[in-house]
Amino acid sequence: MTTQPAVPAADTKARILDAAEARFARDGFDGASLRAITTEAGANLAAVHYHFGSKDDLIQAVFARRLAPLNQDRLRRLDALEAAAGDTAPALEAVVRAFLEPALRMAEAHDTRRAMMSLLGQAISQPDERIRGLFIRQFDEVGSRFRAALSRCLPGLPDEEVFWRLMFMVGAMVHTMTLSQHLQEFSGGLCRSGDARTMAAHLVPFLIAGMQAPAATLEGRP
Amino acid sequence: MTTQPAVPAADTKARILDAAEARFARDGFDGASLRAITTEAGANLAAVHYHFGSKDDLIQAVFARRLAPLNQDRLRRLDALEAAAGDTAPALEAVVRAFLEPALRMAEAHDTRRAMMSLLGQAISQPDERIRGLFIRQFDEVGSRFRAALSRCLPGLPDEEVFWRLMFMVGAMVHTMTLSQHLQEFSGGLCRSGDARTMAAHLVPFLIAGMQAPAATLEGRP
DNA sequence: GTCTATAGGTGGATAGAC
DNA sequence: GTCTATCCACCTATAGAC
Repeated sequence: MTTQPAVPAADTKARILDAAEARFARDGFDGASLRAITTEAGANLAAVHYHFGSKDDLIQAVFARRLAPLNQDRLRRLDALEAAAGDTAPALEAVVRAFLEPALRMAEAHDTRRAMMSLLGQAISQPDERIRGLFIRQFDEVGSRFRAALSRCLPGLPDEEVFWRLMFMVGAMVHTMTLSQHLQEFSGGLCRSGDARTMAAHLVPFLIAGMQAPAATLEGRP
Repeated sequence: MTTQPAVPAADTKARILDAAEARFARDGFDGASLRAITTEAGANLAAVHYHFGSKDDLIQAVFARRLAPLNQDRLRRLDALEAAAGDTAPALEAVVRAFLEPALRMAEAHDTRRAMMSLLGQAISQPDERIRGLFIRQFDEVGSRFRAALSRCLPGLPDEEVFWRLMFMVGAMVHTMTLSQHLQEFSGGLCRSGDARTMAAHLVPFLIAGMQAPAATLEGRP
């Protein structure tokens, strides 16, 4: 046989993705240099441009690898709920859990997927049009499907109100996951655990109650 | 009289702060260069180091200028509520509004303060220890004061649960304010207005109901 | 206080040998 | 596919004249 590299060439792309995910999470999109990423991946600097084209394209690839399965998982769960419910609306709690749990479970994974949670927080608040745009596209189908499902669970609530509450849910979830690694620091020792089970246990009752609140009156003072 | 610069020298510091705030919001902390900031401010590149010391110190100054009055406003409102309530607990809605409205009002200001909302979202999810640390320090007193007030409004709710819900509130608020400039884009035209009055009208009922939800049972499946 | 000029360093990207 | 070597743009920070 001819000489084979100790690490298969086909894995270089994946190793770069892994290292990029970890580095982006630790140092930010700008703070993580391609040199640091390729060094950590045991790859060459030029390999990034060969496999991905540019740093921007690498960022997109890092997100796409995780977000696509995550959102497919959400949609699969929602499909199952709606199939089981038939003509009636599925339970509100089940819909909320179908949305939350795939993300929360990713947040507690042992491997580099944990880093994705930090990345999501950064990406959503990114002023950069390209990064934010990618996120919006990835979220598009999930957003509209869950908006429709929540509307069925909450008859009488205007569509606009459902949208606001879906946004509140995303905000509470993302913020919690982003800070999950610093929970002790923030709570002054009050909270120790930031695993998916604990986060879901606290998030779900809060969100269910908030979703079922009476619709906003537009008289609210600013 | 001697020749005076058309723009008073004493204002250079303030003009740099204004320009930095706007640029950071638009391009991010790394993406906004001191050159771009000083050019926009009509100041010299070296002026940043003369007045602030470094780019990091400039970032801190930008935050401190806005966060200190914001949090003082929150605390002043909470003081008034507790003074009026005497021995009884103030109304939950009033406490929630005392927390939200100062921030929401800042988000709708016409001038550069609007940019601060985008900055908050970036700062919270920043992996950078220095920026996150500044935010935690600025939030420390407000966090503990409102945690205590919410505990009085929600007797029987464990302290840990109150902390989680305060975090959910912050998340929903920050996420909503961060996206307020892109609401149409996200909602597919469903929501047009992102002013403080509208955000408060939708946020408050949701948060009040969520806060009053029964405490989490730790049986929640992950 | 404000300016010019420049030091000193790092970044992404690419050409071309292997 | 992988590597070395290099280009070049850009950054922060500072020294020193005014």
